Amino acid sequence: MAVKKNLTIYDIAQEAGVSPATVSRVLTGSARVSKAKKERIEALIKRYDFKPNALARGLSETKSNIIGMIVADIRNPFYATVFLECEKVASRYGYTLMVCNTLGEPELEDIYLEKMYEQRVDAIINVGGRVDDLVSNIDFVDHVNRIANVIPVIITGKLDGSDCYRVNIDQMQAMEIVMEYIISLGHKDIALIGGRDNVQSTVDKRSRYKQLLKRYGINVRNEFIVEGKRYDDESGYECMQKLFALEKLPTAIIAINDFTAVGAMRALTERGISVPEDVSIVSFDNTFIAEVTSPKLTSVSYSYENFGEKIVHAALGAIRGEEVPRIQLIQSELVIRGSCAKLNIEE
Amino acid sequence: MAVKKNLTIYDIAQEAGVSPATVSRVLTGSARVSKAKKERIEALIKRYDFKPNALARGLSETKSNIIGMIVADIRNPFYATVFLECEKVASRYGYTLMVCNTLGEPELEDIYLEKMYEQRVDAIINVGGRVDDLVSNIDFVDHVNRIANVIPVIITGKLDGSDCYRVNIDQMQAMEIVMEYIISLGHKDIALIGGRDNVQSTVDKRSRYKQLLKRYGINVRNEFIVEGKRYDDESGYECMQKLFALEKLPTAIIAINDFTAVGAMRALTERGISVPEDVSIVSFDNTFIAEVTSPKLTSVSYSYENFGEKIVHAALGAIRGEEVPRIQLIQSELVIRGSCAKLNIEE
DNA sequence: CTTTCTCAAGAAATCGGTTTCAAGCATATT
DNA sequence: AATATGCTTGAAACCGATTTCTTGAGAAAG
Repeated sequence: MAVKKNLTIYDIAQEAGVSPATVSRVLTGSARVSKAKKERIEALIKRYDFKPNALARGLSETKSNIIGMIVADIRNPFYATVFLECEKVASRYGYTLMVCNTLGEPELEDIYLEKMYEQRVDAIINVGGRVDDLVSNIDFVDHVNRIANVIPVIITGKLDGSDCYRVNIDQMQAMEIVMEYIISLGHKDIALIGGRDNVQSTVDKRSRYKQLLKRYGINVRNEFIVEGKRYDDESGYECMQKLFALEKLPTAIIAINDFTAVGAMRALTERGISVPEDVSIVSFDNTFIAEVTSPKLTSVSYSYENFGEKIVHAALGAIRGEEVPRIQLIQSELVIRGSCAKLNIEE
Repeated sequence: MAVKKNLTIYDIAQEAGVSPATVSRVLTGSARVSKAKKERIEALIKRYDFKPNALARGLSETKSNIIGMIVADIRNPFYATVFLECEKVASRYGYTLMVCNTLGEPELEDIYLEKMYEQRVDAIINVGGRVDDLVSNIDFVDHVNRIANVIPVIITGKLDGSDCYRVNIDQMQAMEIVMEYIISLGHKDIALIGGRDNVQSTVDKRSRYKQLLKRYGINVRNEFIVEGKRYDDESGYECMQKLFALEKLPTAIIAINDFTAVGAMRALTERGISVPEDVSIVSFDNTFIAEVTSPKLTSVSYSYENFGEKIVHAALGAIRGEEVPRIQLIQSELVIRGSCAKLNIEE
């Protein structure tokens, strides 16, 4: 019953009394095979639970049916969700994903890029390596381009001068819906905490934040823009300490992501400041983190499904040699939960 | 500068004026090559940034250097962390991981198992598919065994009757340190919330929980053992509703995992019951979720590093045909944060 | 009844590596 | 000087599929 030996199409062919080529034809459906032989072969395939060796097939077709994915840290629910959505789409088309975590280390990212090329993956999706880094050096762009020359590379960042396909979140639009919501609640003292200067998405958000304040006739106060060291809850906590040092606290806080918001909330709770009664807080990414705080977090949601869909379709299109748009933007919407409130009139 | 064509060892060989065999020898280091030729070949490899085709190599060596990993849902930080740790170890040995999410769907798990076999992965790590399911049917065990006959399969569950290598968390010991801690704080009314009847790890925890209560001369109260529908925060929230229905609330709550604990905490906060002053709460897994609650959660930590290490080493050992222990247990330790307090004497 | 067309199916080349086998050359041994 | 020993190296087989090319049988056409 149990099959020990690794069967090949030669074994199947022999037992069916046909040539390996005929077995291959049945397997791929690439050409007609007489009904009798086809049935005989299919029966054997089923009986022995035969699966063609993907390495051999890949070598022959110069195609691995694997898509490589590089993320910063899969423990971060943002990346995990993007990955999951990509997997859903990819597997629908017969592709499997190979994942690597850079953990923010540039050397690892280089190594994994090489490894994926070596594995002859059919496409590489780079989410959150250095693809959104404003100071990423030319060497990296060169490296990526050398690979993008041979294998389609899809990135979710900017990476000036690269030959990659881009699927980006429209940070401007995302910030817009946040600001409009907060301002509609009557807030004027609005802080923007977290995020780093050299990250494109953060820079984009800050820039729109300032623009929108101006549009609504609100003064931009630089002390309300607090940079965070990382994108975790500790950073959020630290950012809040800087705000506490000011003589007057903002009435609303926009956090660069859910983690930062969580850290900020903890800092507030510790001081006995309650959310949303005293301070409103809103964030980006809408990961499940936003569900587990109390109150639950109002957060901007990118349609992850759509994100994964666009990314993988770009990859598949490029693999097939079709014309694929070089840049695609993902729109967001606000998921309103319990962390924001109308500003009290007492100011 | 940029290399468009896919180079092969034949190209390198030709340009170096040697045979492909010699290039291969340099590549694998499998045999001595004269210094002059070796240097010439290496120079060319570097110049053209040549990387041997892993598919061809894999076909020839009947070895893909890929390890397949099946998880339930990578968004769950428990799986994400296990995956990350496995990746760290695997990549140290030249392996890459291919990940698939079953999302709790048995059919997907079967499909992915097949796919991995087809890809000729060198080993399969199954974390949290049906491997810990007590009612998993015989078909599944058969399926796994058919594959385990050819490719080493490492599971983190029990799966009676399977030929897999097992690396398990010692649930008994984990529960022990939790109970000892809680009891040392003076608690006697201790609830155990969340988890499902058909999951081995949950059953193990419950069984030890009862044993330990008895050992400490505390009555087992069945209404304090609350089953959860899933392993998420909603389930934790729901479990708490059942406890609220009792006439007397327990003074300590053990949650089956961090998510469940978070849901429970939200339920408590809503009722104005404060943690840890009124109720202590402790959980399992020590994911980063435990860091983002206020107060931060006291949680049992499996050494994920050790876990990944043991899993991957089992895989590598089995691949090499070495003798590998069929079962290995992972010990836990308690990470004490702010969610538990000494029982007030007023009871 | 012969010629042409169609189509199933086998032989063999190919994908790009690794490895066995044997040859060839230089050095060591007696 | 003759034989034994040790290395480097190339030729060729092999891993397991796909695919092109070719053959041959049977059907259609004349």
